[in-house]
Amino acid sequence: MAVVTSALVRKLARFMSLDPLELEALGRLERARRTVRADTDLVHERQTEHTAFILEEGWAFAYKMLQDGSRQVIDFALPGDFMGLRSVLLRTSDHSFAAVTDIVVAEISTRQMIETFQRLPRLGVAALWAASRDEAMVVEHLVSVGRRDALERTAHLLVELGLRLEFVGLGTAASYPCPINQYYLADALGLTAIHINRVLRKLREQGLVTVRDGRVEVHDLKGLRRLADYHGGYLDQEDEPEG
Amino acid sequence: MAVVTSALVRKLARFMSLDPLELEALGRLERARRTVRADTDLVHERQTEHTAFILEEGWAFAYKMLQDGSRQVIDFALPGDFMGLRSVLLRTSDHSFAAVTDIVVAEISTRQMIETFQRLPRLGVAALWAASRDEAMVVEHLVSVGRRDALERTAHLLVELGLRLEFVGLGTAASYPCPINQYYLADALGLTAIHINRVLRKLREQGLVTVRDGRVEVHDLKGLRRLADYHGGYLDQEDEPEG
DNA sequence: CGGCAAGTTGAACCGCCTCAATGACGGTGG
DNA sequence: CCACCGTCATTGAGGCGGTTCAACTTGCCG
Repeated sequence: MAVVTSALVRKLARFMSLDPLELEALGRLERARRTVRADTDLVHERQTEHTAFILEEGWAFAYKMLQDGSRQVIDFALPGDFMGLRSVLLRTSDHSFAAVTDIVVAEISTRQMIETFQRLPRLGVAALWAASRDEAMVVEHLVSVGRRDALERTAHLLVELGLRLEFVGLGTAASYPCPINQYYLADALGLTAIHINRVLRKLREQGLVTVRDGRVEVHDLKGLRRLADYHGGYLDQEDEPEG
Repeated sequence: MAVVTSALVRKLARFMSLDPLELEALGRLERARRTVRADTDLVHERQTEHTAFILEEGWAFAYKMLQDGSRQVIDFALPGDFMGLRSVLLRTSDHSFAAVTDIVVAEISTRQMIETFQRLPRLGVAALWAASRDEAMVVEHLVSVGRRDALERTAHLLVELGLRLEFVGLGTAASYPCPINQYYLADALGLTAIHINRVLRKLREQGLVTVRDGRVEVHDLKGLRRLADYHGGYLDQEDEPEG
């Protein structure tokens, strides 16, 4: 059997070492793959049946729509991320999930998850770790939207995405693919796409970062982190020097 | 032994029935009580030792400070709420906890928690339920700050607090004690205290709600919920009629 | 070539912030 | 008993960050 490590395995391996049994169980969780087209929903808000997903390939996002048609993006999911773990226990999912790009997900039933984590408790702990890391990101996101200005919060998101992608081996903090357009950025950061455009221009003019053609190129990581007041501790990974 | 049900027991009892063994275990978790004075920290950001707390009496809050001295309140904790569950698994706590009023907390060690939840898995599930409910509240908070205007997000918070207090028997959705001053409200909602003042005046003038002398009196719950676009599904309780 | 999605730019507006004062209240000490 | 605090609430005036509305551009795809 070929050694294909999924993004999830790469991520969890950074948290703890995985023995063959655990690797095999993860492989089984990730077996039931399914493709979802860009721009389509995986789970819709207030849906009652609860399955969770592991994102295998592509980018997705969690969001919530409001009365007036405006949208708040809660978080972006990258390969290796769980989606919908949070709402497995709640009776109704509190928000929706959709694909940014075409994506591949592994669907896991609640029953299957419980069975696996009961048999291999260390995997359960790892999943909890991943979940609390995700929640810490949402908290940081709230801090950004509540108390950082447009420039700072945009910088913050761009730094965070780079670190997360580096974590699963899909880019580096200084340069990574990013299929997120200015509308997504706006809805994530509580701004308008028009203003995001001006913000990105300013970040470019200040020699900090360029966002173009589906790529983010960071020219001055230190400067970008300083602007964002970025402290990556909540990602629970070895911090870069000059954190 | 007298039948004193803690707020935590009252809350969990709404989620699932608790047998005597479970009640006894909860009682033991809540035994090690400690008083903390208003305005003092329980856990400080980047602290590495991890204990969690159950809030027994009083109000507390989770927050994060920024470089420039501004503060973002992540959430308010009410009696019966866990505090710090989220960061037990992360290597460093990502934010601080402090008391709003004088509070009584029960301190629980990670070891004690693991032991209890292993012995009584249903309690573990209940704790997970509480944790995902808390996270859903943070998500809703993010939506408020990102996409609702000052009036809407203030209304949203006031409605939510009422329902949560009612949930643990400490008030009703229409009238409840609330020791939160305008500075706390401002830091929670991503606004300034000055603007909160004007917002509260407007809410009062519109006959929706009065916030005064440590109490919230809702005059028009329906109207307040409509303004806030409030859908309480994420609290996972029977929704009021006319949700 | 036409059409649509995404990006870019300008100008005017407005929600909320900043700065500055003033009022209401309870606590404390002289 | 009152003068003096400190904390919180309240109000006004002016300014700024981000929105809104309205083009126009660019690139891709059929």
